[in-house]
Amino acid sequence: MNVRETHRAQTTIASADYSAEFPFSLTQQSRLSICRCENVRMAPGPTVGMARPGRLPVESTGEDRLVLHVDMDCFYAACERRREPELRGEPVIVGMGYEPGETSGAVATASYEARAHGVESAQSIERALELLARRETADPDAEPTAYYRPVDMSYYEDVSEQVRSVLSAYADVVRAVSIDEAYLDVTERTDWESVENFAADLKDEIAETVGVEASVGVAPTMSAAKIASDHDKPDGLTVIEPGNVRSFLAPLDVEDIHEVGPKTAAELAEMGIETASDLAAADPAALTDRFGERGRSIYRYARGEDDREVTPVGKPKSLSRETSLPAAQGDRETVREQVRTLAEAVADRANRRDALYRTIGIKVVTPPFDIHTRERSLSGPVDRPALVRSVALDLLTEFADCEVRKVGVFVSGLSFSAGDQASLGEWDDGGDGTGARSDSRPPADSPRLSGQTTLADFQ
DNA sequence: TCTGGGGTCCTAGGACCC
DNA sequence: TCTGGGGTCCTAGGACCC
Repeated sequence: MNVRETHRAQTTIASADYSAEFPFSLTQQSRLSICRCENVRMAPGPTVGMARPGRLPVESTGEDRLVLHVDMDCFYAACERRREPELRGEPVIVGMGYEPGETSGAVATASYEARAHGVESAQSIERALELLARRETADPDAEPTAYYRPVDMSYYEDVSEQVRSVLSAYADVVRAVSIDEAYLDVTERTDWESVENFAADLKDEIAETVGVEASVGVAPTMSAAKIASDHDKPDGLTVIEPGNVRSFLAPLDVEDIHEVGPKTAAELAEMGIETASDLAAADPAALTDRFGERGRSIYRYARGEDDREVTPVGKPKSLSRETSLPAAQGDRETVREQVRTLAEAVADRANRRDALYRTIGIKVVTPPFDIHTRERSLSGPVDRPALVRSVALDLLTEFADCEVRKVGVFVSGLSFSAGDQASLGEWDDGGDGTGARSDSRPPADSPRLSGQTTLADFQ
C-alpha cells in the first residue's frame, strides 16, 4: 500500500536539482516501456533449463543475482474490484470507521482515482469523507464521491495466496514480506537479456489468473529491486541492470533508501545529506558514529551494495494485538477490560499458530504519543491464556493513573516445537490480575503472580 | 501528518555468573 | 577486600517497514 505520494513529489524535485550536476534524470534512466502485445508468451516456469552454466553458487554475492520485487497495486482496492467489477475505474476507498455512528478509523488503501482527490493511506476516514463523499449517500452530480468498502482481510488473504502460487511457479525462492509484496530470486530461471520478458509474463499471469495488477522491479539486489517496483506504479515494470544501480539511485531522496525513515532523514539533512548520491559519497565512519550499524547499512544501500539474500520468511518472533481508545474511554476499568480482551485474542492467535511464548508484555501509549512497553519473562515457554491475562493486567497497574490512548498486549520468545511447554504443575490463575483463584483447585500449591515473581519460582 | 494495527531489529544499562 | 574481563539474559526504548 502506498504512503509514499509525498516522497514521490520530493523525489521529483530532488532529481530536478540534481540534473544540474549529473547528466541524467529519472526519465532518461533504464526505465522500460514494455509493449505487451509484442511479448512472446512463454509457458510459466519453464526456465530451469535456462540457468547459466558454470556459475559459482555461494561466492558470487550480489552482482550477478537477479532479484524481482513484486508489489501489488492498491491491493485491497484491487481485491474489491475483483469481486465487484462495477468499481473498476471509480474511486474506491478501503478502510474502517465510515459507517454512521463510528467515530474513528483510517484509510487502508485508496485507488488512484481516489488519490487524485487527495485521499491517501493512513489518513483519517473523516478527512477522506471530506474529500470524497460516500457514493451511496451523496449526489454524484453535486460533489465528488467514492465507493467505501470495509477491510476484509480474510478475502485479501485468499487472493494473496493465489498470487503467491503464481510467484512460486516463477522462482525457487519467494520471500513474502507482506500481504501484497514479495521478493523473488530468479537467478536460476532467467538472465539479464531475458528478464524483461520473464517479468512481463509474470505480470500477465497474475492479471489473467488472479485478476489483480502488480508492479515489478528487477535489479541485482533486494533494495534496488524494491525501488524499481515503486518507480513506475501502477502496472509498472522497471529493470535496473548491474552497473546502473548507483546511478539510478543517485538522484533519489534519502528517504527512498531502505532503513531511512523520517528521523534518520532529518538527521542526515543536518549533516548536509539529502540525496542517495550525497549518502553514497558520505564518510562511512561519520555515519556509523551517528547511526550505529544502520549507518553502515544505509551507506551501502545508497551505493547499490546489498548482499542480503532472498530467503523465505521464517516463523514469527512475536505476536500482538492492540487497539486505540477514544478519549472518553481512557478510564481505568475500561482499559483493564480492553487488556483482558486483547490478552485473550493474543493467546488465541498464538494457540492457533501452535506457538508457545516465554515473554508476556504490554504496550501503553500516553499523550502526546509516548510509547511505553513493559514485559516479563517466564522460565520456560507456555501456552497459558490465563497467564497472559494476569501478567498483562499486573504490568498495567503501573499505568493506573495515566491517560491511555492506545493499549496492546504481546507475547514473544516464541517457540514452535510441541512438547516444549514448561511444566507448571497445577498452576493456574483466576484471571483478574490479583492471582486470586476463581476455580476449585487447591490453593496450597498455587503461587500468585505478582511483583517480580516469575514462573521460575514455581518449578 | 497529529496518529491504525501489525511486525522486525538494534542499542544500552543492569544483573548475574565465571 | 579490591580488582579485571567476558559472556548472557532481561528490560525498555527507538527506529523502521508494510
